[in-house]
Amino acid sequence: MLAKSSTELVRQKNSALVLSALRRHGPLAHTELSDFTKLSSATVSVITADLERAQIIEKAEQQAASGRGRPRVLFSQRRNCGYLIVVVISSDAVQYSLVDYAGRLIDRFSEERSQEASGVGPFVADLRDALRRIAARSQLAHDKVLMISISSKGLVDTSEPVLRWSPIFGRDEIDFAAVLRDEWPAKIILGNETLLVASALGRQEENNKGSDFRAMAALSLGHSIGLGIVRRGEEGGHQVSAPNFGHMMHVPGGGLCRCGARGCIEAYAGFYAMLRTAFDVPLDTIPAKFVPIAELDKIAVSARHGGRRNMLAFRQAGLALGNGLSRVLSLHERMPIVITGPGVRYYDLLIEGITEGLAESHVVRMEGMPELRVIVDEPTLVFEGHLNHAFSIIDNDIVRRTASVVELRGQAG
Amino acid sequence: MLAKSSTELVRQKNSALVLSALRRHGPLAHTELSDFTKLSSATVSVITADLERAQIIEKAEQQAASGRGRPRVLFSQRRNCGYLIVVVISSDAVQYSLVDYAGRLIDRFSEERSQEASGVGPFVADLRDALRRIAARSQLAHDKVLMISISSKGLVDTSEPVLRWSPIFGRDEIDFAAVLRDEWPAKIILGNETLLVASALGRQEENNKGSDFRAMAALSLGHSIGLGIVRRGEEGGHQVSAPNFGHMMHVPGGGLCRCGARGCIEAYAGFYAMLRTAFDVPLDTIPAKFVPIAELDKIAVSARHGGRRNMLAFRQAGLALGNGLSRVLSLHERMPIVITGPGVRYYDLLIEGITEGLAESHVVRMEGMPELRVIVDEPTLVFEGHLNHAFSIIDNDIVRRTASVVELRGQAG
DNA sequence: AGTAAATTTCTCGACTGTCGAGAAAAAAGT
DNA sequence: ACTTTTTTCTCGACAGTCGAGAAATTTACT
Repeated sequence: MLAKSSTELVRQKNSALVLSALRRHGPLAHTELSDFTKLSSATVSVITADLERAQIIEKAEQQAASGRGRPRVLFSQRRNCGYLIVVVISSDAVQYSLVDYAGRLIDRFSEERSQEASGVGPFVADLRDALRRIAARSQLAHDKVLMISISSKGLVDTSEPVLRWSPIFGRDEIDFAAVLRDEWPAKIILGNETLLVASALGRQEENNKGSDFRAMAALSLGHSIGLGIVRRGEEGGHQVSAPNFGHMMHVPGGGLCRCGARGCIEAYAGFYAMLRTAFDVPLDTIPAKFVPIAELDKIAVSARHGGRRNMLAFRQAGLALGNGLSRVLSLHERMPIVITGPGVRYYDLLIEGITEGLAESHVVRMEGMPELRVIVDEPTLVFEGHLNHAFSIIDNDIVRRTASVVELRGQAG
Repeated sequence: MLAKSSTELVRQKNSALVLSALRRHGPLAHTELSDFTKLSSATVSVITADLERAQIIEKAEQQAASGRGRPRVLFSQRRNCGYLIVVVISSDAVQYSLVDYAGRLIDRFSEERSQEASGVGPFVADLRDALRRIAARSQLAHDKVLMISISSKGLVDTSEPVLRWSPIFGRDEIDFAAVLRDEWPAKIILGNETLLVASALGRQEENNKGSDFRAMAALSLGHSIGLGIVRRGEEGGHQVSAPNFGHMMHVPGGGLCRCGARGCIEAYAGFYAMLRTAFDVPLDTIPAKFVPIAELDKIAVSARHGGRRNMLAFRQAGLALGNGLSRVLSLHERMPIVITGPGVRYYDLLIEGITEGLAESHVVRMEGMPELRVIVDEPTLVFEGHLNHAFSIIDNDIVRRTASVVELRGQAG
């Protein structure tokens, strides 16, 4: 209860509502907009006229009339209203995508990262170079890029686009805003990768279940462990967060983790950790920087054929995940859990431990086992999450500026 | 982004803003209202006139003018606009308080609960009886009671006033709405006790730090362990939640807890648990229902004089709390932690374990030790939290109804 | 071809809300 | 009695939403 309300704010919110309907359902006619937003037809008229004048949306070309009556004219985002660059940083590569304001992919390329850590300096140089390149390839002026949305695994600051800790660069922080400010007027945002997965899942679930949707967690298994949580917010929106799950304490004083602490969940359930258990290496051995997935596949094959030690590796990983999840559920509420990431290929070996680790806890005894789902294709979710997250911010920013834009245009004309 | 906005909503929000300013700062004049809410003087005039007409606020009696100029007239809540009954359920007693709409305590009494658990049936009968009594003593018609705000330790449903699990009644649920509906038209709300502590602390902190305030946790130590978290919400308001911290898993398959599960934090840090460790009773012994605090005091004295086994009891409790807190911080952000409840009398013995349990984790290594504060007087915080929480809901409800009330009055007059 | 029916979009007037500026009110000083 | 000072109230302008009905535009039917 801190901010006062005003009629201008009402317009802002309702304009945002119109834009978000367009995002969710694609091109819509006046009538449909009115239906989806529950705004009166008259209001929709005014808002669409404003947005059209501000060059944010446009009427689509007339299309074959489908029935009796005046034909509908569809509104959609003006594609060249602005652009979004999506940067997905993973352990072995960085993927760059250029997307127009309507959400269409225009260009994409990936750059491999050299395995031997080259440090922050060269990485940033590569990043700047690649960004310049993706704009140049589509002959785009830098000021037409509204936002650069970056994701990485690791620990991300909640308010600034600063990477606090990552499996790749460790404690060497990267302040992306500082690094890109000189060349890009765009807004820079940085999100934890699994946060974006959760965001994408939240939208999917909302589409399916409607207002029944309450909350959901995404667990990403791989070299490191990520968790994203999405919940319905006070005002109908989605609140999404990425707790530092991988480095939540599993066992006090337990196995040494890549982060330098001991007993993190990742130190039991990350790929390197499972390998460590499988080979019976002492738990305080400094973990390998990178583990070829083929190595783990071998262990999995053996485990599936009854190899004791190898089964144990997956079981212990599952237990760490299950216990951790039970703690998450204790601190929030019971919610469906979606498991994704490269590690899902071992789901058959992990599930027993996960279930057992969950079962012991008070929450699960009280409220029952949470629903567990598996989704294999993580990269698609990450990209969807980027679009989701980025455009909802972009649209809100745009709407906040529209009033003044219209004013200026009015004076000019 | 689901709900549309409208001019009526604007008025609602701004009316709520006025009422909340009155709550925070006590009686205020027109000018002060305008200052605090940032609303224009004209708008304040309209809103206060509406609220006055609806019998929600009133002008205070003229008071001695303090200086030159037209004297201020203070607005304040109409005391008899409605009443709130606060019910604080603790392990040994139930306290009933009657509060008027201005937040003034009118009547209060406590009823001891018999130690041998008498079950839900008799408890509910006593509750109904006491509620009838507190209204009768002030000759209050039941329909003048706007809300009955109940608190208990234990697990509370997030949407309905249903006690899911409590240290007192175990899994025997109580649906307070169902139980009181026939006699009381009032809204019934139920909150976890430590949630209300957090709510009170949040308000205090907001008053001190203003917009610097981000989040805060309240940890209540006693027979059971409670945790409340308060965070600044999207729209400036406070979001408060009570995770099931006491029964979060501390050690898989660990000591038997009152709740029936194993290894809960409470099974190490609750009073009965510390006693169990001190007397070296096996960890799977069914815990005592109730532990006289004098017993623990003896152990504390011995521990302070170097009694090994007794020191261990407090140390283990501290470790459980510290580890648990580190997990909470992993899942949220770093925030100050206020420790309260009867258990703070052993703070000197617990702090070492707490610190150690916190220190091991990734979060604390990364972001540093969270600020720890001790507040001894928990009951005051609980009551403050009740008022806070209840009146913010009441005010919002009232404001939602005011429009129609004014309309009806307009027709009648 | 002409007209009716159907459907969508646009427009007008009524209503509600906020705001700035200045009028009105009410006390203290001169 | 008049001025100064401070607070409260009031008026007209402006922004926003809404319902109802007019206008537009196509298909169907005679």
